[in-house]
Amino acid sequence: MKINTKVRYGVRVMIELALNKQKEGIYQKEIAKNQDISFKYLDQIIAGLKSSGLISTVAGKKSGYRLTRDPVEITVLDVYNAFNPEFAVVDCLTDENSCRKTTKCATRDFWEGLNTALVKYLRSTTINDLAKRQAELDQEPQELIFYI
Amino acid sequence: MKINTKVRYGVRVMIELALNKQKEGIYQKEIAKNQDISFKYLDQIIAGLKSSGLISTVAGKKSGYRLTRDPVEITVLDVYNAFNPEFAVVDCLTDENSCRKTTKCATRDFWEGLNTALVKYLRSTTINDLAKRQAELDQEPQELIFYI
DNA sequence: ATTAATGCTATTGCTTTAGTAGTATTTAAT
DNA sequence: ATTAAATACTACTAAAGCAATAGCATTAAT
Repeated sequence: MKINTKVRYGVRVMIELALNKQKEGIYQKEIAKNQDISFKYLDQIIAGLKSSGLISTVAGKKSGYRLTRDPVEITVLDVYNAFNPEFAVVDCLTDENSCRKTTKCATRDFWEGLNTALVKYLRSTTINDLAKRQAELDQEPQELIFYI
Repeated sequence: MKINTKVRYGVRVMIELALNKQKEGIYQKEIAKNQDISFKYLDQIIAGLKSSGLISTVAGKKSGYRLTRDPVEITVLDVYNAFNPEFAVVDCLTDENSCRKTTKCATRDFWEGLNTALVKYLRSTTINDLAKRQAELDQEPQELIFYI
């Protein structure tokens, strides 16, 4: 039950882009540095976000990435789905043939409920929520240091 | 975000034991057959449940397994924990060193919320709930067949 | 002593994950 | 036009985790 790095990094990338709406676009190099993600690995994160239509870019020398929609319209579930086709904590939710007893199975119903709870949570928060929260955290004073 | 087979099978084993409280104990062979789990793989499932104190047995010729507690006192989270030491959807929740920015990270807080939702759901259902539900499903009439 | 059960540890094949590598393409600036 | 600085794409790889198998040891009723 782990969230993989593509989704985790993907969310962070989206937050960074959301916090820089004003600019024309942010370079991959810049994102890699700020988010401490390997430049090359970021290739794949960006590819996923792009093919899902969450971010856009123009190729060439002066380009960079930006969000395609208002971040209040993008939920974390959207980012999750950019890297995972469908959310299913057990296979029998999406593949009837994965188990003989898909119908009349108390555990299947239970896992389905878990799935629903998870999807609901992921859909309840937008990139804008996270970006706002991150901005707050960044503005809070540093930890107090006492000099003797 | 998959539930692994050990947890899934583990829950089914627990339900089977819960539904057979009256008997002295159920043989591994019987569980394997009823639940369609490889006998050998069941070794590991049972070992996990046993070392967590959820089931007990006496070795020897006539033995079998039974629950150690009333199934109303056993949640699915207990079974989950029998195979996963601690519930953490991202490492930074349990290992401070896994990321530089554990504090002041909006995403960390978000994943922590996801984690909490999961734990809450897993703790909300007991083995008794599932066993009762399974008994109901088993008693419902077969699918109707119409003869012309 | 035999038999039928559980108990334990190691191994294996497979898939996924996380990341690297290399090269091609695009376009602004020169 | 050429170059430089960005993105775009595809393949590869090392390591870890997952699901299951294999083999032998131990226990206790008969």
